[in-house]
Amino acid sequence: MTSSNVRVRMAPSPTGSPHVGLVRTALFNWAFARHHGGTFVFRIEDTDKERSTDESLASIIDLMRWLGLDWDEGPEVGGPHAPYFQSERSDLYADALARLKENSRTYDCYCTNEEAAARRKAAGSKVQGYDGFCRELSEEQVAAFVAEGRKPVVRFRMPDGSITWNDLVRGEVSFETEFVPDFALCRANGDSLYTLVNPVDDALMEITHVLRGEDLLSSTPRQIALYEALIEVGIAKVTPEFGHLPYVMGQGNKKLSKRDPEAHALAYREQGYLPEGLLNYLALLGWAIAADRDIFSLEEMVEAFEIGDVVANPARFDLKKCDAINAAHMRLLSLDDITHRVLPFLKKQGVVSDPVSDADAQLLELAMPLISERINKLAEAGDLLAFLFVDEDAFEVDAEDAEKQIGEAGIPVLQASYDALEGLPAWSTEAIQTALQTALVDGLGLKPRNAFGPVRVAVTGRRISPPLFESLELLGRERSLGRLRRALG
RNA sequence: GCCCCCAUCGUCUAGCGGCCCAGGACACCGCCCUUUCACGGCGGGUACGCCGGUUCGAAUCCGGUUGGGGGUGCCA
Repeated sequence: MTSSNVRVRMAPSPTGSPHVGLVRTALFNWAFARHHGGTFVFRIEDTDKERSTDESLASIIDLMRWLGLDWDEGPEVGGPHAPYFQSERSDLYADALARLKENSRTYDCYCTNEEAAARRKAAGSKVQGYDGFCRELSEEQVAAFVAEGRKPVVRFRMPDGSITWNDLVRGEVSFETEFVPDFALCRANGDSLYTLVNPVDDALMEITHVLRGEDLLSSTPRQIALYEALIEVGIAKVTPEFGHLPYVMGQGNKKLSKRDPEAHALAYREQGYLPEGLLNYLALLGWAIAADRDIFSLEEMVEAFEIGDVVANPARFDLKKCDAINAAHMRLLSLDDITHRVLPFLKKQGVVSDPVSDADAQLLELAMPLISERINKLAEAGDLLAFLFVDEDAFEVDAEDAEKQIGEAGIPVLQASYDALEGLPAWSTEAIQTALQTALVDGLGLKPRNAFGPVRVAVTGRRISPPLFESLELLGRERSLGRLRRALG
């Protein structure tokens, strides 16, 4: 599977519910790796012990499995660069830090943010952030700080000049290092920070291409500078290439945040989106497979995916289009497949027995053709099918629909229907249709719409249902007539 | 404030100098199909932010401007 030395990674922090932005980033990394026959590494960035949770970790793994984005190295599968949890790699970070220190690429800093900010202000500097005050401290100064009880953070010494790289999605990007202050690699308490750990892991894991969100764009010059130092001290071999993916925006003009309901990736599974539908939609946020084509499979995406084709401008998340793409994938499914996928939802909703009985399974197989093109998400099947599976004594007619569709005027219609169906020799869709047509349309002179509405509500309980005659056939004569009788009072 | 990124229909995008008085999809609006709801079919409106420049020719290249977004932590 891994026929090239392309190595990419996704490196989520297990803090909270996984975000669709994470899925999009994972997808592009995965597609890039698969397209190039490379390796997709999955690493967990759980350095923030306060916020990382096992629950979040489990949900991310679960999500990736559901999506079908498989990884070559990482949790559950291991790999040559294990462990893949940052919380288990502190020795590696300590070693990296020690080597950088030895090469004077870092220095101890005793300042508080307030002190640095005050100095910046006093100097009239337009630049924000740390001012490099502790870069060249004398022994006396250090002793004085220590005597005050201060504990230092370790900062990286940014080089002078400018840092430029050729971003895989944006082209040449350049920063003057005077605007990128010396940054902390390690807390005063000794904990390594993301700024150190992320590049060190990428280096150790020999990541060749870093594809990540645009929010990390401005931290790239720091990482490139760090990388150069890591190469010096023998930890990194090369600086990876970077590609910054555009934001996924929510309502208004802000990036999709955890507060937006559509941001939560797990919710899509619960609502019955297909993984291929969600992924297809997410792929469209910043990438197009062709000028006149929106629907494609993961395999087709892998085949066509080029990182250079990804656009740089942010994309607004449009749930309606996401639904439409999902619906298109639903229609691509075979009847067997969609039935198979709908079943867990029906069980969960209590529509069918769990484990499913033979009778329910048989009925479901007959009913699915009636609704397979009427649902856009798997979870919607239950609403349409419940009337077929419900026990007669639990069957309920929607009060509002009954009032609208039956009322006073509907009684004769139901009576006529009952009479027409009661003695029907054969209980088939065709016979039912003919009988009702004759009795209601021809007999009572009703428009089809008015004729069948009351029957639909009486028998299925709702104004919206699968096709009526087929529904009646599946329900059976006894239950159908029983429901008509009930509606007649 | 400073730094950086971005800029084509309402939305996602195609377009990488002439094929574009700009194509597709979603959404929207009509119509057809129709026993409800869908599916499907047909049709419609709507976009290159602005100003300069380069060029025989610009949505496409360059500069500026405006607008939007992000960053600016001992978070990731």
